[in-house]
Amino acid sequence: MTIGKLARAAGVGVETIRFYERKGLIKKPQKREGGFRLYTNEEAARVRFVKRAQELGFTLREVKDLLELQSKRKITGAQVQSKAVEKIQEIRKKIDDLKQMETSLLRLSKVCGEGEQAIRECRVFDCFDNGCEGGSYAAASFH
Amino acid sequence: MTIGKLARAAGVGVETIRFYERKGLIKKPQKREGGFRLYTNEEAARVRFVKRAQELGFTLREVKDLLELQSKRKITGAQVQSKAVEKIQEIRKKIDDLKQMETSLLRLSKVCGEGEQAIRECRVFDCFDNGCEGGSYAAASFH
DNA sequence: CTTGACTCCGTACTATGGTACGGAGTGTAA
DNA sequence: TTACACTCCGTACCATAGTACGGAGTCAAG
Repeated sequence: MTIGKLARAAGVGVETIRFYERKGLIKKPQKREGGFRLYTNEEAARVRFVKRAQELGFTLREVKDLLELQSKRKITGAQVQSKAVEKIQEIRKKIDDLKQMETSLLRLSKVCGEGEQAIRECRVFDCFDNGCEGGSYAAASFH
Repeated sequence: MTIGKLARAAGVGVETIRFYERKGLIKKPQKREGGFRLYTNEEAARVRFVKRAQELGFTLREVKDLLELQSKRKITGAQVQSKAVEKIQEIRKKIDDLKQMETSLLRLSKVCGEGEQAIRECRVFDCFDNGCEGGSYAAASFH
């Protein structure tokens, strides 16, 4: 298939395919006489993988590493696994942080719902800093 | 305090402070005769908040919105609350997305840990595509 | 009153992940 | 054969989030 069809098959733009080629995320394809790039379904899967991995929080550089692990037949499962475990750790930390933030925002939301005077006693950023603890409002008040 | 001290207090570079000012994340400070910016601890907390929120996956644009909740005096508690609830929704979606990622990565990690055979029968990118389900390896094998 | 650290400002540059442009050549269908 | 879509290539451009630079002025200690 030509570059346009690959792009549609993978749900990206034509320019993105050429960009990935420049970045080494997909290898240079064979070309027919006219100079047009020719791809197989293999490449479509590869491009879809890149998009998916990106959604999962990998940078293109990391995706490249991941794909290179695979193309070197030397690869061990342990190598891929350790990369994956690394990312899982990062993701869990992000989840924990977001849960903390959610808690803070819930507290803010609750306080703000309590009436007009409550908001005058709460700075948004204190709600992240110290969790909007009871006594801190008065001290932190800026009005 | 001057810009350098603020920067150190917040754990960022001096240029970052000026950048935040240009972006409207911190307001233009008063300056003394020489033209030097002067800040209070208030601003230090604000900058630390920006960094914290960023770590939690908010863009500078979003952080700005969050801070604006607070700086509008005429705002009612209900208005702040609805913004907060909006952010909570976003945070929950982020958490869900991250959990999805975690699941996919765990699956990848598990398969890759199953030994040298497994990896030879698994293309990294299939592990994201279809979750490395049993029968698909053979079909997807590329060696 | 000089030295050295600090700050001013605008502009330019970095990296990431693309997107757009423009003039040329190619492929295909009526 | 002509029309139109598609592709080629290099280069320029976009947003995000800063970082670096350089010549000037300012501040505080000795």
